[in-house]
Amino acid sequence: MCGRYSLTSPEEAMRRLFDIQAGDIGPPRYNLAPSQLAPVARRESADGPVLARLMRWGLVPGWARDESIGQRLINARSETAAEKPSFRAAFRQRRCLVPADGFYEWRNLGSRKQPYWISRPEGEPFAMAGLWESWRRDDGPELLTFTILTTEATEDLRPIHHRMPVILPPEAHAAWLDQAETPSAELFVSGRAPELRPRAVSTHVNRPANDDAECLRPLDGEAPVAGTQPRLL
DNA sequence: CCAGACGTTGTT
DNA sequence: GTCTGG
DNA sequence: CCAGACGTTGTT
DNA sequence: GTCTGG
Repeated sequence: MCGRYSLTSPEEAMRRLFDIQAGDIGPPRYNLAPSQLAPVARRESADGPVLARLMRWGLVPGWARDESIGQRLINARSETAAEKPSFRAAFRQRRCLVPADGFYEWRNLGSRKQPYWISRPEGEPFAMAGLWESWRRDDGPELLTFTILTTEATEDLRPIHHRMPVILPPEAHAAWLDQAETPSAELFVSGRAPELRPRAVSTHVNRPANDDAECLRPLDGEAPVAGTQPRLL
């Protein structure tokens, strides 16, 4: 699945990859956790520009009576999201790209859990497939939320975990964002994802308050990955 | 008809 | 064990 | 996803 | 909102 990720790439690289024309990307993040604000990229109209917007991780469906359901809707199974009451409206009308440059998975070793940071070999950013929603109670403020689609893990990652986020190669971004077309199930096949490499990291990442570069540091003394350096201020 | 759920993950 | 908060 | 709380009373 | 269960 995907319950924690990183987003530390230079802002310019992200704007280029996602064709983001405007909007807030926020600061670099090493340890993005559910319930927090994160940037997502989406079109507001069919032929409009791609805009970035900070939204809360954990989707709150339009019909929800209160926002607490979002705590549990941080992922949506790509195999069933088109039909599920919680996701189908967003699946039809509100698809988005969730920028990341790595995600975390915990390998269950019985007596302990070993976290891994999974990223591109050179640390390039990539797009996770997401859905977003706008929710409000009565005359309350608008709450924007999103969820990340999951799929079966690739063979490479299977030893760590059997699910992973749907990662869209650049040539699939437009198809996913085009709400006029029904997205093809082909998009969700993890085999289409760009090459990913898991690196064991310390349990420093376990604590959401630890939002720093230590989260990404390989345990085995491997050299830091190029391209993942924090953005210059 | 109304009431109540609506989800994922992992583990058993 | 289970829920909430991050 | 993991971490951390999980309760009441009365008093300040 | 929409579907399922009673």
